Amino acid sequence: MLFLRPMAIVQQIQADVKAAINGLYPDTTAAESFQINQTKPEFEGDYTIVLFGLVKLLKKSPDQLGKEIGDRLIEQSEGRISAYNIIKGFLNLVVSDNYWVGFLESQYKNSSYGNHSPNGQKVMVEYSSPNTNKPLHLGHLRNNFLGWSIASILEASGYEVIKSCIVNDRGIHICKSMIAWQRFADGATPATTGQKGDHFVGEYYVKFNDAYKAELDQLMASGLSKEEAEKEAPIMKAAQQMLVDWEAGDPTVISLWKKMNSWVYAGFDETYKRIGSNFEIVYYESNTYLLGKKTVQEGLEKGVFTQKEDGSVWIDLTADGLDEKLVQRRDGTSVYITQDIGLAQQKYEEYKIDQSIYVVGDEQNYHFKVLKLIAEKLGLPKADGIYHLSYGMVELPTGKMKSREGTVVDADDLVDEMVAIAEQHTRELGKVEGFTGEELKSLYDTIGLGALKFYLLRVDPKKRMVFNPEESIDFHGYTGPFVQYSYARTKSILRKSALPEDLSKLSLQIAGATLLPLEREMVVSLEQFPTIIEQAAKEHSPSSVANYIYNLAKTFNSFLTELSVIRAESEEKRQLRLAIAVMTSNTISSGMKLLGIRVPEKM
RNA sequence: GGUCCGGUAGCUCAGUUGAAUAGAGCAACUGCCUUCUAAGCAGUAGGUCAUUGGUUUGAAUCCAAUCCGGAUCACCA
Repeated sequence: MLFLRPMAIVQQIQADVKAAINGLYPDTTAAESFQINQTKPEFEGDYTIVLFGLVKLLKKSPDQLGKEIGDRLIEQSEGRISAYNIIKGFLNLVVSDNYWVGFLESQYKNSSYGNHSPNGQKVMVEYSSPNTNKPLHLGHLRNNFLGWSIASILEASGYEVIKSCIVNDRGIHICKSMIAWQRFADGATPATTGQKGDHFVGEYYVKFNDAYKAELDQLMASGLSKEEAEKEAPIMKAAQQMLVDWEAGDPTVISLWKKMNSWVYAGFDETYKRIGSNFEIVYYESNTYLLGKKTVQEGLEKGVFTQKEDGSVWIDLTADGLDEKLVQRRDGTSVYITQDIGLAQQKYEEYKIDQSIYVVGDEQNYHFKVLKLIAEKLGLPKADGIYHLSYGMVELPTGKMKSREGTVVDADDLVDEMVAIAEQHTRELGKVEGFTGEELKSLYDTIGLGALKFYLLRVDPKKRMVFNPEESIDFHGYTGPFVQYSYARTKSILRKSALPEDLSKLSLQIAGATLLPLEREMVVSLEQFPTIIEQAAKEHSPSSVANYIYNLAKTFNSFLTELSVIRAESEEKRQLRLAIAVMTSNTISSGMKLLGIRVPEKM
């Protein structure tokens, strides 16, 4: 079935008003200087033209100008505008019932409503980026949810999306876990201890730090300074030696490294599966850490980089307000930024992507600014398509999470806790009847994870946020479960009205209907969904989707309280409201999907 | 110190391409379940939009300065 999506009504009105002004005042640029807003609820109308800019330019009174434009719109908008009123320089336009009903009729069966047609652009979203020395924590959850959501939003707005992940699987931190395991594990494995692999390996990372601290204390007690002790501590030396051996390809070290990483990956897989993250391509730093060296040579030849006497290679970014940045060490090895440039090139070569989005915390703002600048200066293809989706740290009421102080909120634990709270609430409300045990388990997962995802996504990414495990996660008000509940209510109505499950089999008669205020509010809101998706994609902002879906759900709840659907006052109203319920159901489900949140049939 | 980000109700946050009386949720208080799920709805109360100055017919929004908080400026990643 083909659903031609009409132009968004805001844009349509904008074009109509422009045409009206150009018709009235052909020799001016006035048609460019007005604003259009959604009309405030206390006034009559759907959209409002702010006249002040025009008033100034055309030297007319707002009332006179408003009347001229309003009359012309009614005449020439092909029936879209049915009435208007002017209050203090605001021209409030009433969009006709006919338009709204026509819109509803054309879209209520459209299961992919809101999705834009392919735009031919390819974008890669890199997110998650775990280290293999410890399990995922709350901060990773914000990252994963953001990455998944922005990928879905871009997909819905017409991009071809490739999700990727770079795993930091090498380096001194992994060696620390390895050394600790060699010394303290006595052959234990996740299988023998019954632990999840990432947690198991993380424990040895902690054990390393404990042992290191003990050595430091001892060395300092014997008279060494803190700096000397840090240099001399045998366990740290062992870890550093192990890193050297790893780079040299020492078979025992490599084999231990592979073994421990495989435990971690098994653990990660479980977590990813649970929280709903996945990737089309996974990059490993052990494969990419040597990338970029060739680029350094090319950059030197192009004169983008300069080499100092000691052999180190730099780029001078002071003209761009930044500093000088090292891109290759004296000893010829590459640094972090160099690998990233190399990987950026590789991504482009492999996938011919137009945009490359990095979901990474805001502590790396500077790094990505530099990365993009270097890519631009090197003239790499699509360098301007590099975008750092930066997000703020998640803090606890007690302050920052610190692994050393054991105040890190573990991702698996948190998800378990959320699901347990969902179960507890559901039981307290007595809403467990009519479900099988399996269904209940899945319902608790849906609600618990929904609450968590919604909570982390509803906030503007770039803001730091406080996570209060006791109070912050609520199941009422502006939350995931509220939206899920609203969805369940739409489904309940659709079940009881005995409509066919298959949307294409629906044939509701709604043409010519008139709209009550809440019916109108619903349709107005539904009509905005495609625009919201477009805007969320442009601004890389899942929070605007969360905000929109919440408001839609909220309006629907008011609608249900005020108006009966199944027992409507007339058959005409019943059909109209069913169409609204069908489309709302659809839109909530699609919107939540963009946030990576499932919706329940019943709750 | 340089650069960047943030500061809106008791708390958590929307609103920041300038526009009508600054909006939600939580917490507090009032009502509403013989009526499609009360995880809901309706309402009350709660604000010097960090401060000061400027631009403008109009500023939470733009500009400048100041204060507070954070990040960053490694031959770490």
